[in-house]
Amino acid sequence: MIALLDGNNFYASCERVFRPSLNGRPLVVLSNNDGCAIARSEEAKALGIKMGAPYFQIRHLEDQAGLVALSANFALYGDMSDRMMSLAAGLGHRQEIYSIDECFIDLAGIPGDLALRAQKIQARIRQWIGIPTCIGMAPTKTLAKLANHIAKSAERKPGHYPPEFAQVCQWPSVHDATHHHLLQATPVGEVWGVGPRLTQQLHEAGIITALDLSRADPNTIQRRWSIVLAKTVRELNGTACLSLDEVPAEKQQIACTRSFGQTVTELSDLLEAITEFASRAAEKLRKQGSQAGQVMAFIRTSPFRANDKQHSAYPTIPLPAPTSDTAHITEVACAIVRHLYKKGHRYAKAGVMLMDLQPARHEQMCLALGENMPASRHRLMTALDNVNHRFGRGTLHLASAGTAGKQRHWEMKQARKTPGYTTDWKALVVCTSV
DNA sequence: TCTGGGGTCCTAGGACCC
DNA sequence: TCTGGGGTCCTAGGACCC
Repeated sequence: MIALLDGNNFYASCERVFRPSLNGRPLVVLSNNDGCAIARSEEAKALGIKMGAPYFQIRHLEDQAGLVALSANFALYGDMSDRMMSLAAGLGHRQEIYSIDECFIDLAGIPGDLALRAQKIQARIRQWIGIPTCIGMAPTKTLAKLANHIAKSAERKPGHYPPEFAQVCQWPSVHDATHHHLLQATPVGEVWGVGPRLTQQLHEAGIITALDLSRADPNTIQRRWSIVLAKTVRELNGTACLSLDEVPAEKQQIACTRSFGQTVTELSDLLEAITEFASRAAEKLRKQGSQAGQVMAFIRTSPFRANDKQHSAYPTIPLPAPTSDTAHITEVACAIVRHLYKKGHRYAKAGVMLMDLQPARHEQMCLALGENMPASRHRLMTALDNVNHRFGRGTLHLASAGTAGKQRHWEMKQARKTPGYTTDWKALVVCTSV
């Protein structure tokens, strides 16, 4: 048996923990640059705000319906996630942290009433962290996802699913008539791994509900679509094809890309931004203990500005030898951008991606023709990371990322960011009345 | 005026090898 | 007239996830 636990409307719920006045009000959390809604409270969903809705299209609801829109505070959400995950781990023996707000937990060998146990963990997370959660439990990951979906939907839309499945849904056994009913009541597009394109194709093939998909022949599905979808079919029938991964796999690529707060036309601004992105990417790379064999950098105009001249390109440059040296990676990324830059374009976004990642070897045997990263550079990078970890990101940086006092035209907008209540000493909540 | 940022896996087809 | 068979590796593109 596998459980899937996730935080309801996670980012919105995190904000509400520290501002209870937001309870009961329509609330959205915006993406970087305050661009679009990436989390919505139930009240915001009820207003018809879709996932990814551009802020400028929903802004009028602030006056009309009391909508509150906040800038994303990812440091806060990450910290709240850590706290939630450590409590969730108490549900079973092994935990896979699947995303910032979701984890799978292996319940094999756990005795007693699992639904009761899940309710206790849920109550503890609610009381200690302040986050409401839903838990689905089933024999496979795909069914656990589905059970979780039902736990959420049964709470939100009573009548569609049996009310006893609200918040905690333990998947009924295959022999139970409810099993059949739940699959039939679920549109195929709600199944994990079935996106908009597959939904359309499956509809054309007469597969409308999760029940239809579960009854399809996996071999036929594999021939017509893919092995991925065939596994989904088997998982819907209780045959586990996806394992629980306790240790997250090493990343195969590491990226840092951003839209600008306002469009940028000058090369100097682009180079500043690219320096910053390359430095961040290199920092993530070292944190994973890897080196990159290739660097990709890009700049692009906004496809939404129909009247602007459009330009974008994404070239990749192989490095003579793998490295995790910020200066080296930045140099390559800047060279790419100098080459790409065309005067007279309004650039809206840029980024750096590191690829062909491999484990860093500090004592590298020097047979390669290219120059390896010498030990002194490793020490320099370690010192850089230590200083920035202790005194805050950007304390030590390359001069080409811009100097103090110089205005960064490209910096992203975050007009409505809440304090780092749990991540910044100066922002700790202070109790003023005893 | 204003539209995010990160990832993964699979497949088909071409280049190349013996 | 008639021109093999079996591999591997790489890349681009498409689909999915949160």
